[in-house]
Amino acid sequence: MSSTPTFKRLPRAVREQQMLDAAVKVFSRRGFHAASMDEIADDAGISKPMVYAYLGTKDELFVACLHREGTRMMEAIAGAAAPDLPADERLWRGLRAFFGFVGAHRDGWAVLYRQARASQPFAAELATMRGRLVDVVAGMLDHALRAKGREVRATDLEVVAYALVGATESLADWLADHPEADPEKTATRMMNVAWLGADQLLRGTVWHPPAD
Amino acid sequence: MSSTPTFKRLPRAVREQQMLDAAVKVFSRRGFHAASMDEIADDAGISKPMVYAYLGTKDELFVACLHREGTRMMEAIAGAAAPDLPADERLWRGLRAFFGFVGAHRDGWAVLYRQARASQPFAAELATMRGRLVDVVAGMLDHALRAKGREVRATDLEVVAYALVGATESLADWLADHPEADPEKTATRMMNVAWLGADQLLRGTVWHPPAD
DNA sequence: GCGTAACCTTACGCACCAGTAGGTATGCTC
DNA sequence: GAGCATACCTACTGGTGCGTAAGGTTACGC
Repeated sequence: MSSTPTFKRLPRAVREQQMLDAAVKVFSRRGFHAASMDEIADDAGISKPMVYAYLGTKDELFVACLHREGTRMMEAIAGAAAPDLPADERLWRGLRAFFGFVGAHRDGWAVLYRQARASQPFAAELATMRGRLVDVVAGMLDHALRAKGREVRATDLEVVAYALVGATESLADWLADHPEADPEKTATRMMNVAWLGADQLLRGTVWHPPAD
Repeated sequence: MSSTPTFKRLPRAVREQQMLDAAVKVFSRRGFHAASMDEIADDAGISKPMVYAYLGTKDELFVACLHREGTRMMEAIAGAAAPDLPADERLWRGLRAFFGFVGAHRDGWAVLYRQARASQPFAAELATMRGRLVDVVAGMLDHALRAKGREVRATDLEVVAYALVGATESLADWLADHPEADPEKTATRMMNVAWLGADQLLRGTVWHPPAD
């Protein structure tokens, strides 16, 4: 008569992942504040105190989501863009991996870049990760430049890298909002913008504002 | 003895602007949900029921903020980038106006692009405005292309415009986080990335993915 | 100088939600 | 099969914040 045989007891590690899955889903749908711990627990098929027991408070839970999704993304990119490749090849592979990740983990993307950025305490966590990405891109550009015997001020380089990362994130948003779109094709388009622009910069071409 | 002589009664239009100023400030600092109507009312130097009487519920108030800041921004850009100028000049003036606006209205920027994007109901409102910006940029590129007798698929154009807008927004974030940075210089940097990239695209140069 | 309409206030009801107290069941070890 | 650790639950509290009811005060028309 005790008719709840389907719900088995599961080891902690498994339940934690289920909870994180649910949390990412709910956070991305509702936003951090509007998401309720009850809904997350419910969605994970578990009761609320379990969430608190395993993952801690709401803030800690969100940081845990941020961390998991961020790590996954960085690994996907780093695994694809080996440092010994030529710059354009590296950029291409990195972009392809990135858009592939976003296409496959739209919820995770939303949590990372739409939610985290909105509220102060988490923005820092995100800024660190984003900073690492910017550094990678800036390092790539710098490397290519030095190979040509040219030098560029570090700040300029950083800002250019920032712009490229921003453009990429923007297309990621576009991709997340267009389920029919192809990640590979999006990566190609981004490559056109980024590389053809970067190529010119690498050649030393500089645009300067017209005189008033 | 009634010692509140400094607080005068003010006409509705004035109070509404004060409330919107306070709301933009608080929303940008706390985020939409964490912002409380009490704090906004307090910051505006008025009591809460007045806010409800003039601007409606919290949601409606936020939309009103979004609307005002968005309109201001669009006007600043549209006023600077006259349609009869050559493409590079238009782009430059538009960018300069944009970064000038962000530099001068950091709170408004935060409300628009950090808060609004985070939660579903408002994202649509923002997407409309952003879409108008993308259309302007895409139209500019298209115009320049046709002048050279070339044509590009509308989707490609839109995606490129999207990337450029994204890169610009990203630098705007960077600017908002670096109070010491100069909007004009940031605009120049963006111009380098955008124009040199766009210029290559306009020449018909295309990057394509390497064979596996 | 008095009515009235707009401006403005204090004080509260009600709902929602983060976090917890305290208890039950299940499997594992010896 | 006793003992124990771990998985899991129901049911609550306390706090916070949206939205409002009901009443006070100032300016302005006449």
